[in-house]
Amino acid sequence: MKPKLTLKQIARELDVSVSTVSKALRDSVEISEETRQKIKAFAKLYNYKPNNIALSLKNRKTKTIGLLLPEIVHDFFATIIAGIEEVANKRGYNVIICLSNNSFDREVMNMEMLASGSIDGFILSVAKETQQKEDYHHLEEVINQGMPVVLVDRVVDCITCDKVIIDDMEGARKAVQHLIDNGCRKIAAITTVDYVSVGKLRTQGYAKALKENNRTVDETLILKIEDIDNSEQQIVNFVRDHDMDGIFAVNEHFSTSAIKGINLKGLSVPGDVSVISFSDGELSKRFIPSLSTINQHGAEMGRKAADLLIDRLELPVDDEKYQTNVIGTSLIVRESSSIKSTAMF
Amino acid sequence: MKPKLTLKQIARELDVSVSTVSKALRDSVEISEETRQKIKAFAKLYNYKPNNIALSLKNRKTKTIGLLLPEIVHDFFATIIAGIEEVANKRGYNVIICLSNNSFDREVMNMEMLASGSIDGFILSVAKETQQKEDYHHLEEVINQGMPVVLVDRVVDCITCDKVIIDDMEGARKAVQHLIDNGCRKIAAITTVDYVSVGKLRTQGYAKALKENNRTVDETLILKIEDIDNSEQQIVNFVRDHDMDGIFAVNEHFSTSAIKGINLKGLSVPGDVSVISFSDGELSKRFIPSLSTINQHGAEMGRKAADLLIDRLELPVDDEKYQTNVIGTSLIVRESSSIKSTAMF
DNA sequence: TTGTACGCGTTATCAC
DNA sequence: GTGATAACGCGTACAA
Repeated sequence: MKPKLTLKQIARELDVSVSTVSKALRDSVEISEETRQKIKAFAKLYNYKPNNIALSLKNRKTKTIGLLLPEIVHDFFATIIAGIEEVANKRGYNVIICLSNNSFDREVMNMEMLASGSIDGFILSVAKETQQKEDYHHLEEVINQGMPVVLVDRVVDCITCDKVIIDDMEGARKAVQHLIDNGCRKIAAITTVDYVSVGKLRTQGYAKALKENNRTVDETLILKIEDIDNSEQQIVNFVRDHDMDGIFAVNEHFSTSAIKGINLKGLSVPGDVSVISFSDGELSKRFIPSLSTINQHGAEMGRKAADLLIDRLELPVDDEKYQTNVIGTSLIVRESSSIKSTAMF
Repeated sequence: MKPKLTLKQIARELDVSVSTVSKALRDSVEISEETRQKIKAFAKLYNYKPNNIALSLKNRKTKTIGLLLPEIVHDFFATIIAGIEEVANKRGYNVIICLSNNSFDREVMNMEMLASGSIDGFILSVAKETQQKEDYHHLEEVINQGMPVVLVDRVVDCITCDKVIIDDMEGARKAVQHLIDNGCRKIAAITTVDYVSVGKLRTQGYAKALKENNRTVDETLILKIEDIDNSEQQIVNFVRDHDMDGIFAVNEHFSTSAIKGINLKGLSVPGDVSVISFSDGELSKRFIPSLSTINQHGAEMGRKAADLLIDRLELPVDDEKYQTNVIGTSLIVRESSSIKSTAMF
């Protein structure tokens, strides 16, 4: 076990000064060809690697991005991470991940921890509880400190910084329009409570599509879920108690619960009821029937967020203009919403 | 924008020396009550936080764990991360996550990067390509350097370090025994190529269960998948071309593809064919029919791995005894393998 | 061509 | 009770 080589040790070993070693390794012309070769050979032989921490301290840059997410066992967030990691790695950055578990306190704690020098900038998606409390002082603090922040997906309007979002309203509209095009007449929405920003927007998109087609919005056909853990029974009951031929759900989980409810009711998908949802994860592809979805392009969101952040970190302080990047969604039609009208002919 | 307070600035501001400030903030008795209060008040007011990087350099400890995984868009790994993060956070550690994407080169690169001072220890699950090449010099190097490593799930026998695994063979045996108990007579296995350590072990467990019940192992009923991306068609064909009444799959994805194949064949699950698989993820719970599985307890594996690593980091170098922790699996019976014999009565 | 001195932010040690 | 100094590992401006 060799405890890690430093410049000082190389210097001592080769009987030169530390700075000579440093310069030689960085190919400085100040150093004679001979000593340079000797030092480089030695360094290579013993596999010298400069200490990142020392470099961070010296350069006042950690080359590390802090990522703070509400959860991770969720294809969408996992995809975002993969996207961020891809770009970060390519551009020479590491990624520290922290999970808030949707808790406000943990979000604040983690931010403080990371903000104390561990990272150069933040990418974060705010916790549900934070959105509910509407308390964003920890974000403001970090930003005031001069640390760049990029908000992803679950953003906060009143915070001024770069953002990467998808057009939730438009995505939802598109989904519901698809159901309408397929001949659905009574379309239900299974969504989240309004304080979840993306949930609210998707509910609005649902209403928008109906209005654009001169349909009335029937509030009894909108189910707003508070807690995903106990959502299944609620959804099954909701489906059982209401008449509908189309369902728009804000995520895959709600969709599958809805399909379960429909089956229990003795109806079938897509024969009797068409279903479409947000979040194109593994579940959608594998489910039988496979689920039609609105793809959120998580990887692209992640890549964009990382690029935005690193640009701001590395590019000269060109301007204070903050970007809000809207990543497009795409409609993916699968079995759960195949066209009704074809059955009629 | 206030650019981050340091001891030096506080010292200058309050007209005392840096060391006085440092001591005061750490409640040293050497400092008079008066100055101590004054300094602490000032620090609090301007929200002073010691710089982590400087502390890391001084203490030669980063309080950070490096986590290197083959992939992340996968419930099992996501669960492991959640478990690690939980413990790390509780014990005051951060987690840097890197993804190898199952590539040997990226694994080596990432390890070198992190090993250069960024972290105190590693938790890793080796890439598929690495297992194929059987080249583990990067692991040995890091370990020789004196950095603790904990291998998780996809471990390497010939490397000496702490490990957290599940008893893949026993889990598989249990799964197949369950099918046998349910009255299955022709049980197929859908698994991975043998160089994937866990795949091989599960295949062995499958064979073991059959032998224990005096069944012969029919090699034609074993499908070994190389590449998961193109697995669906292979599996569907396999199911179509062979007669079977039970299927053991090494992961959820293979299971769902198998069920698709069975349906296409005009048969039903579990009526005609029972199905069980490894990995109790979201897919298993939501699928219709819900999938019977062998739960791998990813969160527990993560927690255990983190505890092992941090113990080794913090506890006195008690011994060089390395632990291999075996996390138990549990059989979760759901719809896809409900008992056949009941249907007979 | 090489070496010395300094600073990044912190703490421990020792002198005052 | 307070402050100066050294050290963690590195890079660089400046001196030799």
